[in-house]
This record gives sequence, C-alpha cells and structure tokens, in this order.
Amino acid sequence: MSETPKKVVTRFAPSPTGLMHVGGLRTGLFAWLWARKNNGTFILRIEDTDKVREMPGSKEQIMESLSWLGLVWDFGPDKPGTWGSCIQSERLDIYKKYAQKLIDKGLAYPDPYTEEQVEEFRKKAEENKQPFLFRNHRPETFEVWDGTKPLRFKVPELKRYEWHDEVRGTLSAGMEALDDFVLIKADGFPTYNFCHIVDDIEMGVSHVMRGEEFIASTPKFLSLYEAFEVTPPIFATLPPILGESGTKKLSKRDGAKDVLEYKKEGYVPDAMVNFLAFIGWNPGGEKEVYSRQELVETFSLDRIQKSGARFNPEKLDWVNKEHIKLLPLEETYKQMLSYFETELLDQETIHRLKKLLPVAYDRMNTYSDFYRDFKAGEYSYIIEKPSFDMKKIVWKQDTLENTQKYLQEVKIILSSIPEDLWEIENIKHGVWEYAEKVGRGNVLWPLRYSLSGKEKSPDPFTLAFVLGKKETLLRI
RNA sequence: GGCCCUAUCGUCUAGUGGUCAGGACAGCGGGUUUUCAAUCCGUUAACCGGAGUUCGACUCUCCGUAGGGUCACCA
Repeated sequence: MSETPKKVVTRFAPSPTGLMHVGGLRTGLFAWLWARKNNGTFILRIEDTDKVREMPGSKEQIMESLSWLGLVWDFGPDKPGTWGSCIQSERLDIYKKYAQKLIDKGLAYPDPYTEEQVEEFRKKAEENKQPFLFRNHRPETFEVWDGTKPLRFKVPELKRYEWHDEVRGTLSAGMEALDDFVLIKADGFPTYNFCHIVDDIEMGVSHVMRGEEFIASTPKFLSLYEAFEVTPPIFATLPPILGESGTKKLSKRDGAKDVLEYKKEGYVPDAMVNFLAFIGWNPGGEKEVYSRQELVETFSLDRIQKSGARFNPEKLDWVNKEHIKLLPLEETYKQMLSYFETELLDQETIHRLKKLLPVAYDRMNTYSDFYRDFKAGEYSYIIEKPSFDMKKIVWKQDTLENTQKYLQEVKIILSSIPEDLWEIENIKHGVWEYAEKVGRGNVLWPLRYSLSGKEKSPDPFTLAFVLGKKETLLRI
C-alpha cells in the first residue's frame, strides 16, 4: 500500500454541535498531515445536518482552532470547491439528486411507519434480545416519496463484509450490521450515513480517517458505495484518545478542554501539533520533539496505533517547554508579558517584572505560567516590601546576632557598587567573596530572605538586581 | 444480548521468532557555588492468563480474561 495511485484528498468533517476538543482535533491533524505529506488536498467540511443539536459559534471555533495550529485547509466553509459548498446544509439539492438515483434504481423507499411504530419494533426486538433491524419490517411495495416521510435505503444484498483498513488490517462484520437506514430525514435533511458518502464521492476523497465508532457502520457505507457503483476510499481507523483516568474515550465530562483554552494558556502551536501527533502515532525512533515540517515528512498511516491512548497533560507541558526552547527569547518574553494588564501597574513594577523574565522563563511550561504565579503572589516581593519572620531569617544553627552582623557587612559591600554597575555578576562578586569567609549559607540565606520574605525564591543576586540598588539596601 | 475491535513499565511507546525487552513523561536518588526552580547524571518499573506451533515465543495459532465500540429520523 505504499503506492497511492490517485491524488490524495483528505477531509476533516466535524459536526458543529459543540466546542471542539483534542479528540476531534487529532483526527483533523492526521488528515491534514497525510494530505500535506502527499502534496494532496485537505478539505474542512462542516456536517451541520442536525439542526437541533447545532450550536451557534461552533463552526467558527472549529475554524479558529485549526487556524491557530496552522492546519490550513485547501477547501472549507470559506473556500468552496468545484463541487460547491463545504457546508452540508448548503448542499441539500445534491443529496436529493443522489437520493433520486437510488429511488430510480429501486434502492430507496419512504418509511411508511410513524416514529412510534418504529420505536415499538425496536422495543420488541430488545425484549427478545435481538438486534433491531428495520429491514425485517420493510414494506412489500414502496410508496412514492413525497419528501414528508423519511427515505430509507434498501440494502441491495445481504452479505458478510470484509474490508481493508490501513491501521487495523482486515476488518469484517456480519449481516447484522446491514440495515435499511434512513437516508433523508422527515425534516428534509440527509443523515450522516448518507450525505458524508455523497460528499466524499463528489469531493474525490481518497482517504477517510475517523474513530473506531464507525467500524460497525462501515458495511452500510460499503453497500451504499456499491449502490452508486463507486469504489470506496481507503479507510484508516484512528485509536481513541482516552481521558486522563479511566478507559473511556475523552469527553467533556472528564475535563476535555476546548482547544482554544490551550491557546489562551500559552501553548505553542507546534508543540500542540507535536504532542497530538504522538497520541496514537509514533515514528519509531527515540526522537520525540518534532517540528511541523518533520512531522509532515515522517507521518505514515501504517505507524498509527491500534489501541487507545491516554491524554497526558504532564507530557504536553514537557513537549511545550521543549518547543519554547526552540523559539527566540524575545518572542517568548513578549508572550509572557502579554498576559499582564500593564496599564494597571506602575512603571517601577513593570521594570522589575521585565528584569524577572529570565527567572520566570526557567520556571514555566506555558506562556501564562509567569502571570499565574505572579497572580498567586509568588513574586509579591517585587511590588512591596515583604514582612519577615525573624526566626526564619537565620540560617540553620547560626544566631540572629551573627546574621545581623553579616547583613550589615553585605550592606556595606553593596553600597560600594555604583548604580550603573548594578548587574547580577557584580552584585554576586562582592557578596560571594565575603560569604566564602563566614559561610555561604549564613550570608546567602538571610540576604535572600530579607529581600523576598520567602523561603523559596530565586537567588539573592538576581533578587537584588531586580529590585535595584536603592530598594535592596532598604530591605537588608 | 448480537456483531465487531483492542491488550508491552503508572502513562505514551520501540519491538514483526533468538534483545540484559529500548526510549520519553511522571516517580525516586544524587551532582551542580544557600532555598525553590531550571539543568545534568543515575535509578525503580512492563510483555493479561492458559494451551498449542517451534530447538526457541512479547512476537504466530486457538481458548479464556479484561477493556472498548456499535446496534438512532446523532454525527
């Protein structure tokens, strides 16, 4: 299967019924990767045929999410193709045309029952512990379809299906999977089962990637392709992304976040793409940090995993940090600062904040971490003089008396540094020499504590630099 | 219940009959000019069970077990 005869066309076809989370996004990513790797076409198709469940703004959120990650579509809601719109609700006449083809072949008929009657059939089947099959109730003769009743597919041939899946290998299903499913609903909208196949045919889709929930209905799709006398696309079943704990597919219930949340929190698009690509796929080597371009080059269908993978946010943080390291410092600093409402802070605070950036850089996983820690009071000392606990200022077995003596000495040393030479290295040099003589901890701990008022903080030299000479001497 | 799918460290995975079963995240221990962080080094930890095939099974077959999917006028 290494040779792909026709042009690769993939599509990501979400339903705009809610916010998109990483599960859906990963499906889109794989489709995009495969298209790009093969210099093919990637289509974003909006499957909005369920007008009841549709959520306003969902389509926009999907588009924004893909755009954020740089998954650029060649055709989409904003870019129709020769086949027309990429929004299903704008393609109703096309589905009608295809439905008519089936009616003409005697392969589609109006459902003569009421919903209640069908429900009754279903209940009865359940009671008998039998799978419900509408085809067992198929009418002898078909009425003419006037569009007010659901139009059903008449399964042409009951048989056992076996097909090839690029990920799972040979898949098969018994005849129980075959039924007279609804093609067009009573409200005039087509069902997913029907219209996605019409669209895939019309749009020339070569590879269909989707979750394993569709394996069971593949025989239905296959029989439709046969009815239209069209060769089916290549199928690739993607493994589910599982929630952090548990064994079930990731859902909003177990904290699946809106993709744009990750943008807000300051994850790097390339890191997100890298991480997502590695959920259920793996290139085989020991390299884990991949650029977008490397992913496109390396991606392959046959290395997609069969079984589900847990979503691990800690690893995402690690990947993100690795990607941040690859980015220019200036860009990162800009991003880190972007979370602060600088207009609400005074000049001196902003000045100190900027001097603190290198320290915060080491401590963060995402761009928003600095802001989060700042808000939590982690860096409160840069705004105001901290309050002390005199017991904590003394290092280990040392005495308060000694400590005060040391600090006085340090104060004298620091006073001698000119304002314009107030740099970390210079501060360190003077203090260090003295600290070596009387004991490092005896001097450095109290110095750091008196500047920060915290038991945990960056080193005293950095603190002194950030606070400035005047404030430093004041606090000692 | 019918049909279908899956199964290697806690997590993501490498592995396609012969490996000390490798890597990463997390964990643990240590170094790195005081604390924390960062960083570096080291380290704990896995082939679901049982038969069979074979000189030899994590790898192949079968049977279990466990988990998952699906059986809509939802996608």
